[in-house]
Amino acid sequence: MTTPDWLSPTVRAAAIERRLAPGQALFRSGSRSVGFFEVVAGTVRLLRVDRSGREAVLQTASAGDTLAEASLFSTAYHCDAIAATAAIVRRYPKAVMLAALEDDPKIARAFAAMLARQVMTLRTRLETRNIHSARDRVRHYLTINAGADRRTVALPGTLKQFAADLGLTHEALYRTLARMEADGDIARNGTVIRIGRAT
Amino acid sequence: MTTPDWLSPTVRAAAIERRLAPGQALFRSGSRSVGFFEVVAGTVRLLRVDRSGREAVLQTASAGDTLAEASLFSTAYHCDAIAATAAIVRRYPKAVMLAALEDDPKIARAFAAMLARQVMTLRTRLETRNIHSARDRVRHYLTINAGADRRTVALPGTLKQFAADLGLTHEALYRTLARMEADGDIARNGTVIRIGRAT
DNA sequence: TCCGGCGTATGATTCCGATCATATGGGCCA
DNA sequence: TGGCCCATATGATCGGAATCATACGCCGGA
Repeated sequence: MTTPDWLSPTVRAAAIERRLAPGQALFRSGSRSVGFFEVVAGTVRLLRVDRSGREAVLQTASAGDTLAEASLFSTAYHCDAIAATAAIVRRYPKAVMLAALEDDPKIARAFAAMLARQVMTLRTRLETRNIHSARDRVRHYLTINAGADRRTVALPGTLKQFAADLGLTHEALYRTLARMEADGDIARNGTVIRIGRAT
Repeated sequence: MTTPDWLSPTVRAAAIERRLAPGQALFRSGSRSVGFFEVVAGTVRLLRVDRSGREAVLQTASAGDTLAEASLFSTAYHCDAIAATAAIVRRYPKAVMLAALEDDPKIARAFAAMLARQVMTLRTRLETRNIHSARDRVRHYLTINAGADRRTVALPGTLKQFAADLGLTHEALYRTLARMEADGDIARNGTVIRIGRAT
Protein backbone atom coordinates (compact mmCIF):
# COMPACT_ATOMS: atom_id res chain seq x y z
CA MET A 1 0.00 0.00 0.00
CA THR A 2 3.05 2.25 0.31
CA THR A 3 6.02 2.68 -1.97
CA PRO A 4 7.88 -0.61 -1.89
CA ASP A 5 11.16 0.88 -0.70
CA TRP A 6 11.67 -2.40 1.12
CA LEU A 7 12.34 -4.29 -2.09
CA SER A 8 15.89 -5.38 -2.70
CA PRO A 9 17.81 -3.93 -5.65
CA THR A 10 17.72 -7.38 -7.24
CA VAL A 11 13.96 -7.47 -7.24
CA ARG A 12 13.65 -3.91 -8.35
CA ALA A 13 16.02 -4.52 -11.22
CA ALA A 14 13.80 -7.35 -12.41
CA ALA A 15 10.76 -5.11 -12.63
CA ILE A 16 9.00 -4.75 -15.95
CA GLU A 17 7.09 -1.58 -16.72
CA ARG A 18 3.91 -1.46 -18.68
CA ARG A 19 1.47 1.24 -19.75
CA LEU A 20 -2.27 0.81 -19.57
CA ALA A 21 -5.00 2.73 -21.34
CA PRO A 22 -8.08 3.63 -19.30
CA GLY A 23 -10.36 0.63 -19.12
CA GLN A 24 -7.62 -1.75 -20.15
CA ALA A 25 -7.15 -4.95 -18.16
CA LEU A 26 -3.86 -5.64 -16.46
CA PHE A 27 -4.95 -9.19 -15.81
CA ARG A 28 -8.19 -11.12 -15.70
CA SER A 29 -9.62 -13.51 -13.18
CA GLY A 30 -8.38 -17.00 -13.92
CA SER A 31 -5.28 -16.00 -15.86
CA ARG A 32 -2.02 -17.46 -14.66
CA SER A 33 -0.35 -15.29 -12.04
CA VAL A 34 3.01 -13.91 -13.12
CA GLY A 35 3.89 -11.69 -10.21
CA PHE A 36 2.65 -8.71 -8.33
CA PHE A 37 2.50 -5.10 -9.37
CA GLU A 38 3.27 -1.61 -8.26
CA VAL A 39 1.27 1.27 -9.62
CA VAL A 40 3.68 3.97 -10.76
CA ALA A 41 1.08 6.38 -12.11
CA GLY A 42 -2.67 6.46 -12.50
CA THR A 43 -5.19 4.21 -10.82
CA VAL A 44 -5.89 0.53 -11.16
CA ARG A 45 -8.90 -1.15 -9.63
CA LEU A 46 -9.32 -4.74 -8.58
CA LEU A 47 -12.83 -5.99 -9.14
CA ARG A 48 -14.96 -9.04 -9.41
CA VAL A 49 -18.04 -9.30 -11.52
CA ASP A 50 -20.86 -11.53 -10.45
CA ARG A 51 -23.39 -13.27 -12.65
CA SER A 52 -25.80 -10.37 -12.53
CA GLY A 53 -23.12 -8.10 -13.96
CA ARG A 54 -22.74 -6.10 -10.81
CA GLU A 55 -19.13 -5.38 -10.07
CA ALA A 56 -17.54 -5.29 -6.66
CA VAL A 57 -14.52 -3.05 -6.18
CA LEU A 58 -12.03 -4.98 -4.07
CA GLN A 59 -9.20 -2.48 -4.09
CA THR A 60 -8.33 0.84 -5.63
CA ALA A 61 -4.59 1.18 -6.14
CA SER A 62 -3.04 4.55 -6.89
CA ALA A 63 0.55 5.58 -7.49
CA GLY A 64 2.80 3.90 -4.93
CA ASP A 65 0.35 1.15 -4.06
CA THR A 66 1.02 -2.48 -4.74
CA LEU A 67 -1.38 -4.87 -6.31
CA ALA A 68 -2.07 -8.59 -6.24
CA GLU A 69 0.59 -9.43 -3.68
CA ALA A 70 -1.41 -12.44 -2.61
CA SER A 71 -1.09 -13.92 -6.08
CA LEU A 72 2.53 -14.81 -5.29
CA PHE A 73 1.19 -17.82 -3.45
CA SER A 74 -1.40 -18.93 -5.94
CA THR A 75 -1.21 -19.97 -9.54
CA ALA A 76 -3.94 -17.77 -10.92
CA TYR A 77 -5.49 -14.38 -10.27
CA HIS A 78 -8.84 -14.32 -8.58
CA CYS A 79 -10.16 -11.03 -9.80
CA ASP A 80 -9.87 -8.57 -12.64
CA ALA A 81 -7.45 -5.66 -12.55
CA ILE A 82 -8.68 -2.79 -14.68
CA ALA A 83 -7.02 0.56 -15.21
CA ALA A 84 -9.41 3.28 -14.07
CA THR A 85 -7.26 5.90 -15.74
CA ALA A 86 -4.27 5.80 -18.02
CA ALA A 87 -1.70 4.10 -15.83
CA ILE A 88 1.84 2.84 -15.61
CA VAL A 89 2.54 -0.29 -13.61
CA ARG A 90 5.69 -2.17 -12.68
CA ARG A 91 5.55 -5.91 -12.53
CA TYR A 92 7.79 -7.80 -10.12
CA PRO A 93 8.12 -11.34 -11.46
CA LYS A 94 6.92 -14.08 -9.20
CA ALA A 95 10.05 -16.25 -9.18
CA VAL A 96 12.38 -13.37 -8.38
CA MET A 97 10.18 -12.16 -5.58
CA LEU A 98 9.73 -15.61 -4.05
CA ALA A 99 13.49 -16.13 -4.12
CA ALA A 100 13.99 -12.80 -2.41
CA LEU A 101 11.58 -13.83 0.31
CA GLU A 102 13.62 -16.97 0.94
CA ASP A 103 16.93 -15.13 0.96
CA ASP A 104 16.29 -12.02 2.93
CA PRO A 105 14.37 -12.09 6.22
CA LYS A 106 14.11 -8.32 6.11
CA ILE A 107 12.22 -8.43 2.87
CA ALA A 108 10.07 -11.29 4.08
CA ARG A 109 9.21 -9.37 7.19
CA ALA A 110 8.43 -6.20 5.29
CA PHE A 111 6.32 -8.16 2.89
CA ALA A 112 4.41 -9.76 5.73
CA ALA A 113 3.92 -6.36 7.35
CA MET A 114 2.54 -5.02 4.11
CA LEU A 115 0.11 -7.91 3.86
CA ALA A 116 -0.89 -7.31 7.45
CA ARG A 117 -1.68 -3.71 6.62
CA GLN A 118 -3.80 -4.91 3.74
CA VAL A 119 -5.68 -7.20 6.06
CA MET A 120 -6.46 -4.27 8.32
CA THR A 121 -7.49 -2.07 5.42
CA LEU A 122 -9.81 -4.76 4.15
CA ARG A 123 -11.30 -5.19 7.60
CA THR A 124 -11.98 -1.49 7.74
CA ARG A 125 -13.70 -1.65 4.38
CA LEU A 126 -15.72 -4.58 5.59
CA GLU A 127 -16.71 -2.49 8.55
CA THR A 128 -17.80 0.33 6.27
CA ARG A 129 -19.98 -2.05 4.32
CA ASN A 130 -21.70 -3.08 7.48
CA ILE A 131 -23.12 0.39 7.85
CA HIS A 132 -26.50 0.47 6.20
CA SER A 133 -27.26 4.15 6.16
CA ALA A 134 -25.65 5.84 3.16
CA ARG A 135 -25.04 8.95 5.19
CA ASP A 136 -23.26 7.12 8.00
CA ARG A 137 -21.26 5.14 5.49
CA VAL A 138 -20.02 8.32 3.85
CA ARG A 139 -19.30 9.85 7.24
CA HIS A 140 -17.36 6.75 8.27
CA TYR A 141 -15.24 6.87 5.14
CA LEU A 142 -14.58 10.57 5.52
CA THR A 143 -13.49 10.39 9.15
CA ILE A 144 -11.15 7.50 8.38
CA ASN A 145 -9.64 9.11 5.31
CA ALA A 146 -9.42 12.65 6.56
CA GLY A 147 -6.11 14.39 5.98
CA ALA A 148 -3.70 15.57 8.61
CA ASP A 149 -6.01 18.39 9.63
CA ARG A 150 -8.80 15.88 10.27
CA ARG A 151 -11.11 18.12 8.31
CA THR A 152 -10.56 17.67 4.61
CA VAL A 153 -10.62 14.69 2.30
CA ALA A 154 -9.51 14.72 -1.32
CA LEU A 155 -11.31 11.92 -3.09
CA PRO A 156 -8.98 9.77 -5.15
CA GLY A 157 -11.20 9.71 -8.23
CA THR A 158 -14.62 10.67 -9.50
CA LEU A 159 -17.73 10.63 -7.37
CA LYS A 160 -18.94 7.68 -9.38
CA GLN A 161 -15.85 5.70 -8.46
CA PHE A 162 -16.27 6.81 -4.90
CA ALA A 163 -19.81 5.47 -4.93
CA ALA A 164 -18.58 2.12 -6.19
CA ASP A 165 -15.91 2.01 -3.49
CA LEU A 166 -18.54 2.63 -0.85
CA GLY A 167 -20.88 0.08 -2.34
CA LEU A 168 -23.55 2.63 -3.16
CA THR A 169 -25.19 3.57 -6.44
CA HIS A 170 -23.94 6.88 -7.74
CA GLU A 171 -27.44 8.33 -7.47
CA ALA A 172 -27.62 7.49 -3.80
CA LEU A 173 -24.22 9.06 -3.24
CA TYR A 174 -25.09 12.27 -5.10
CA ARG A 175 -28.23 12.65 -3.05
CA THR A 176 -26.50 11.85 0.21
CA LEU A 177 -23.71 14.34 -0.41
CA ALA A 178 -26.21 16.98 -1.46
CA ARG A 179 -28.21 16.46 1.72
CA MET A 180 -25.13 16.45 3.92
CA GLU A 181 -24.03 19.67 2.32
CA ALA A 182 -27.46 21.23 2.73
CA ASP A 183 -27.38 20.27 6.40
CA GLY A 184 -23.94 21.79 6.80
CA ASP A 185 -22.29 18.50 7.71
CA ILE A 186 -19.82 18.90 4.89
CA ALA A 187 -18.72 21.46 2.33
CA ARG A 188 -17.64 20.48 -1.14
CA ASN A 189 -15.40 21.85 -3.79
CA GLY A 190 -15.48 19.32 -6.57
CA THR A 191 -14.03 16.15 -5.12
CA VAL A 192 -12.48 17.89 -2.14
CA ILE A 193 -14.66 17.59 0.91
CA ARG A 194 -14.39 19.52 4.12
CA ILE A 195 -15.87 17.82 7.13
CA GLY A 196 -17.73 19.48 9.91
CA ARG A 197 -20.45 21.97 10.42
CA ALA A 198 -20.00 25.09 8.30
CA THR A 199 -18.29 27.81 10.30
CA MET B 1 -6.74 -19.98 8.77
CA THR B 2 -5.43 -23.53 8.87
CA THR B 3 -3.61 -25.36 11.62
CA PRO B 4 -0.29 -23.64 12.06
CA ASP B 5 1.83 -26.70 11.38
CA TRP B 6 4.32 -24.30 9.88
CA LEU B 7 5.32 -22.89 13.24
CA SER B 8 8.72 -23.85 14.56
CA PRO B 9 8.99 -25.95 17.72
CA THR B 10 10.45 -22.93 19.46
CA VAL B 11 7.42 -20.81 18.79
CA ARG B 12 5.05 -23.60 19.63
CA ALA B 13 6.81 -24.19 22.91
CA ALA B 14 6.26 -20.56 23.83
CA ALA B 15 2.52 -20.80 23.35
CA ILE B 16 0.27 -19.99 26.27
CA GLU B 17 -3.13 -21.60 26.49
CA ARG B 18 -6.18 -19.89 27.84
CA ARG B 19 -9.84 -20.79 28.27
CA LEU B 20 -12.66 -18.45 27.44
CA ALA B 21 -16.26 -18.50 28.57
CA PRO B 22 -18.90 -17.72 25.97
CA GLY B 23 -19.14 -13.98 25.54
CA GLN B 24 -15.79 -13.39 27.19
CA ALA B 25 -13.34 -11.05 25.51
CA LEU B 26 -9.92 -12.32 24.47
CA PHE B 27 -8.82 -8.76 23.83
CA ARG B 28 -10.43 -5.42 23.23
CA SER B 29 -9.88 -2.77 20.63
CA GLY B 30 -7.13 -0.45 21.80
CA SER B 31 -5.46 -2.86 24.19
CA ARG B 32 -1.77 -3.46 23.69
CA SER B 33 -1.09 -6.30 21.29
CA VAL B 34 0.74 -9.19 22.89
CA GLY B 35 0.83 -11.70 20.08
CA PHE B 36 -1.43 -13.65 17.85
CA PHE B 37 -3.67 -16.56 18.65
CA GLU B 38 -4.70 -19.95 17.50
CA VAL B 39 -8.15 -21.23 18.30
CA VAL B 40 -7.84 -24.74 19.71
CA ALA B 41 -11.50 -25.32 20.41
CA GLY B 42 -14.70 -23.36 20.11
CA THR B 43 -15.26 -20.20 18.13
CA VAL B 44 -13.93 -16.69 18.54
CA ARG B 45 -15.23 -13.74 16.60
CA LEU B 46 -13.46 -10.55 15.70
CA LEU B 47 -15.78 -7.59 15.68
CA ARG B 48 -15.96 -3.86 15.74
CA VAL B 49 -18.73 -1.89 17.29
CA ASP B 50 -19.66 1.46 15.85
CA ARG B 51 -21.18 4.38 17.68
CA SER B 52 -24.71 3.23 17.00
CA GLY B 53 -23.96 -0.05 18.73
CA ARG B 54 -24.19 -2.12 15.60
CA GLU B 55 -21.47 -4.71 15.45
CA ALA B 56 -19.60 -5.80 12.37
CA VAL B 57 -18.21 -9.32 12.32
CA LEU B 58 -14.75 -9.13 10.79
CA GLN B 59 -13.75 -12.74 11.17
CA THR B 60 -15.09 -15.95 12.65
CA ALA B 61 -12.28 -18.20 13.81
CA SER B 62 -12.95 -21.83 14.65
CA ALA B 63 -10.68 -24.59 15.84
CA GLY B 64 -7.45 -24.53 13.84
CA ASP B 65 -7.82 -20.94 12.69
CA THR B 66 -5.46 -18.20 13.68
CA LEU B 67 -6.43 -14.80 14.92
CA ALA B 68 -4.98 -11.31 14.94
CA GLU B 69 -1.89 -12.17 12.94
CA ALA B 70 -1.72 -8.62 11.69
CA SER B 71 -1.31 -7.36 15.22
CA LEU B 72 2.28 -8.59 15.18
CA PHE B 73 3.12 -5.45 13.29
CA SER B 74 1.13 -2.99 15.32
CA THR B 75 1.19 -2.04 18.96
CA ALA B 76 -2.51 -2.34 19.68
CA TYR B 77 -5.47 -4.41 18.57
CA HIS B 78 -7.96 -2.73 16.30
CA CYS B 79 -11.02 -4.75 17.08
CA ASP B 80 -12.62 -6.82 19.80
CA ALA B 81 -12.16 -10.57 19.99
CA ILE B 82 -15.11 -12.22 21.68
CA ALA B 83 -15.63 -15.91 22.31
CA ALA B 84 -18.84 -16.97 20.60
CA THR B 85 -18.78 -20.27 22.48
CA ALA B 86 -16.69 -21.66 25.28
CA ALA B 87 -13.26 -21.72 23.70
CA ILE B 88 -9.62 -22.57 24.18
CA VAL B 89 -7.01 -20.39 22.53
CA ARG B 90 -3.24 -20.55 22.30
CA ARG B 91 -1.31 -17.33 22.35
CA TYR B 92 1.98 -17.06 20.50
CA PRO B 93 3.91 -14.20 22.07
CA LYS B 94 4.79 -11.37 19.79
CA ALA B 95 8.54 -11.20 20.44
CA VAL B 96 9.05 -14.92 19.94
CA MET B 97 7.12 -14.91 16.72
CA LEU B 98 8.89 -11.86 15.32
CA ALA B 99 12.23 -13.41 16.12
CA ALA B 100 11.19 -16.59 14.35
CA LEU B 101 10.26 -14.57 11.29
CA GLU B 102 13.73 -13.07 11.23
CA ASP B 103 15.47 -16.39 11.72
CA ASP B 104 13.65 -18.77 9.48
CA PRO B 105 12.70 -17.85 5.92
CA LYS B 106 10.46 -20.89 5.77
CA ILE B 107 8.36 -19.58 8.61
CA ALA B 108 8.34 -16.10 7.18
CA ARG B 109 7.17 -17.41 3.86
CA ALA B 110 4.49 -19.56 5.41
CA PHE B 111 3.35 -16.64 7.50
CA ALA B 112 3.16 -14.42 4.44
CA ALA B 113 1.23 -17.10 2.58
CA MET B 114 -1.21 -17.31 5.43
CA LEU B 115 -1.70 -13.56 5.38
CA ALA B 116 -2.19 -13.72 1.65
CA ARG B 117 -4.93 -16.29 2.13
CA GLN B 118 -6.56 -13.99 4.63
CA VAL B 119 -6.46 -11.18 2.14
CA MET B 120 -8.23 -13.36 -0.38
CA THR B 121 -10.79 -14.49 2.16
CA LEU B 122 -11.51 -10.92 3.13
CA ARG B 123 -11.87 -9.93 -0.50
CA THR B 124 -14.39 -12.69 -0.96
CA ARG B 125 -16.33 -11.48 2.04
CA LEU B 126 -16.22 -7.97 0.66
CA GLU B 127 -17.63 -9.37 -2.56
CA THR B 128 -20.44 -11.04 -0.66
CA ARG B 129 -21.31 -7.79 1.03
CA ASN B 130 -21.60 -6.13 -2.31
CA ILE B 131 -24.59 -8.28 -3.13
CA HIS B 132 -27.71 -6.47 -2.05
CA SER B 133 -30.32 -9.16 -2.39
CA ALA B 134 -30.42 -11.33 0.71
CA ARG B 135 -31.21 -14.35 -1.37
CA ASP B 136 -28.28 -13.88 -3.72
CA ARG B 137 -26.02 -13.19 -0.79
CA VAL B 138 -26.98 -16.46 0.83
CA ARG B 139 -26.59 -18.27 -2.47
CA HIS B 140 -23.16 -16.74 -2.97
CA TYR B 141 -22.03 -17.84 0.46
CA LEU B 142 -23.37 -21.33 -0.05
CA THR B 143 -21.74 -21.90 -3.42
CA ILE B 144 -18.41 -20.69 -2.09
CA ASN B 145 -18.52 -22.75 1.07
CA ALA B 146 -20.02 -25.90 -0.34
CA GLY B 147 -18.31 -29.11 0.70
CA ALA B 148 -16.48 -31.50 -1.57
CA ASP B 149 -19.71 -32.69 -3.13
CA ARG B 150 -20.55 -29.08 -4.09
CA ARG B 151 -24.02 -29.67 -2.70
CA THR B 152 -23.98 -29.43 1.06
CA VAL B 153 -22.86 -26.82 3.53
CA ALA B 154 -22.59 -27.31 7.27
CA LEU B 155 -22.90 -23.92 8.88
CA PRO B 156 -20.19 -23.27 11.46
CA GLY B 157 -22.55 -21.91 14.10
CA THR B 158 -26.11 -20.86 14.71
CA LEU B 159 -28.30 -19.25 12.11
CA LYS B 160 -28.09 -16.05 14.07
CA GLN B 161 -24.31 -16.05 13.82
CA PHE B 162 -24.61 -16.91 10.17
CA ALA B 163 -26.84 -13.88 9.69
CA ALA B 164 -24.26 -11.64 11.36
CA ASP B 165 -21.51 -13.07 9.16
CA LEU B 166 -23.55 -12.28 6.08
CA GLY B 167 -24.41 -8.83 7.31
CA LEU B 168 -28.13 -9.54 7.52
CA THR B 169 -30.54 -9.36 10.42
CA HIS B 170 -31.52 -12.78 11.67
CA GLU B 171 -35.14 -12.12 10.74
CA ALA B 172 -34.18 -11.43 7.15
CA LEU B 173 -32.10 -14.61 7.06
CA TYR B 174 -34.85 -16.78 8.54
CA ARG B 175 -37.29 -15.48 5.98
CA THR B 176 -34.86 -15.84 3.11
CA LEU B 177 -33.98 -19.41 4.03
CA ALA B 178 -37.65 -20.27 4.46
CA ARG B 179 -38.47 -18.87 1.05
CA MET B 180 -35.53 -20.59 -0.61
CA GLU B 181 -36.62 -23.85 0.94
CA ALA B 182 -40.20 -23.33 -0.15
CA ASP B 183 -38.98 -22.69 -3.69
CA GLY B 184 -36.88 -25.84 -3.59
CA ASP B 185 -33.59 -23.97 -4.00
CA ILE B 186 -32.26 -25.54 -0.83
CA ALA B 187 -33.17 -28.19 1.71
CA ARG B 188 -32.36 -27.81 5.35
CA ASN B 189 -31.69 -30.06 8.25
CA GLY B 190 -30.91 -27.79 11.15
CA THR B 191 -27.77 -25.95 10.15
CA VAL B 192 -26.87 -28.36 7.36
CA ILE B 193 -28.01 -27.04 4.03
CA ARG B 194 -28.24 -28.93 0.78
CA ILE B 195 -28.01 -26.81 -2.32
CA GLY B 196 -29.94 -27.28 -5.48
CA ARG B 197 -33.43 -28.00 -6.59
CA ALA B 198 -35.07 -30.78 -4.64
CA THR B 199 -34.77 -34.04 -6.54
C1' DT C 1 -17.36 23.73 -34.49
C1' DC C 2 -20.45 20.36 -33.61
C1' DC C 3 -21.44 16.00 -31.77
C1' DG C 4 -21.32 12.17 -28.55
C1' DG C 5 -20.15 10.22 -24.30
C1' DC C 6 -19.70 10.56 -19.56
C1' DG C 7 -19.99 12.50 -14.95
C1' DT C 8 -23.10 14.97 -12.26
C1' DA C 9 -27.62 15.85 -10.68
C1' DT C 10 -32.50 15.28 -9.39
C1' DG C 11 -37.38 13.46 -9.67
C1' DA C 12 -40.70 9.48 -9.24
C1' DT C 13 -41.53 5.02 -7.97
C1' DT C 14 -40.64 0.40 -6.33
C1' DC C 15 -38.92 -2.98 -3.56
C1' DC C 16 -36.98 -5.27 0.09
C1' DG C 17 -34.44 -5.42 4.25
C1' DA C 18 -34.69 -3.26 8.94
C1' DT C 19 -37.33 -2.74 12.77
C1' DC C 20 -40.72 -3.75 16.25
C1' DA C 21 -43.69 -7.12 18.06
C1' DT C 22 -45.08 -11.62 19.34
C1' DA C 23 -44.93 -16.67 19.75
C1' DT C 24 -42.87 -21.25 20.46
C1' DG C 25 -39.74 -24.89 21.67
C1' DG C 26 -35.45 -26.54 23.54
C1' DG C 27 -31.67 -26.50 26.75
C1' DC C 28 -29.64 -25.36 31.06
C1' DC C 29 -29.50 -24.30 35.78
C1' DA C 30 -31.51 -23.80 40.31
C1' DT D 1 -39.46 -30.00 37.78
C1' DG D 2 -40.11 -25.31 37.04
C1' DG D 3 -38.44 -21.16 35.19
C1' DC D 4 -35.60 -18.50 32.27
C1' DC D 5 -32.95 -17.47 28.40
C1' DC D 6 -32.11 -17.87 23.73
C1' DA D 7 -32.50 -19.46 18.94
C1' DT D 8 -35.95 -19.95 15.69
C1' DA D 9 -39.85 -18.24 13.45
C1' DT D 10 -43.39 -15.15 11.44
C1' DG D 11 -46.41 -11.00 11.03
C1' DA D 12 -46.92 -5.84 10.24
C1' DT D 13 -45.02 -1.65 9.12
C1' DC D 14 -41.55 1.70 7.73
C1' DG D 15 -37.76 3.74 5.66
C1' DG D 16 -34.45 4.32 2.55
C1' DA D 17 -31.66 2.71 -1.13
C1' DA D 18 -32.19 0.77 -5.76
C1' DT D 19 -34.10 1.51 -10.05
C1' DC D 20 -35.77 3.96 -14.02
C1' DA D 21 -36.03 8.27 -16.22
C1' DT D 22 -34.57 12.76 -17.61
C1' DA D 23 -31.56 16.74 -17.93
C1' DC D 24 -27.36 19.55 -18.13
C1' DG D 25 -22.60 20.76 -18.75
C1' DC D 26 -17.95 19.57 -19.87
C1' DC D 27 -14.40 17.55 -22.54
C1' DG D 28 -12.33 15.28 -26.41
C1' DG D 29 -12.53 13.79 -31.01
C1' DA D 30 -14.28 14.00 -35.70
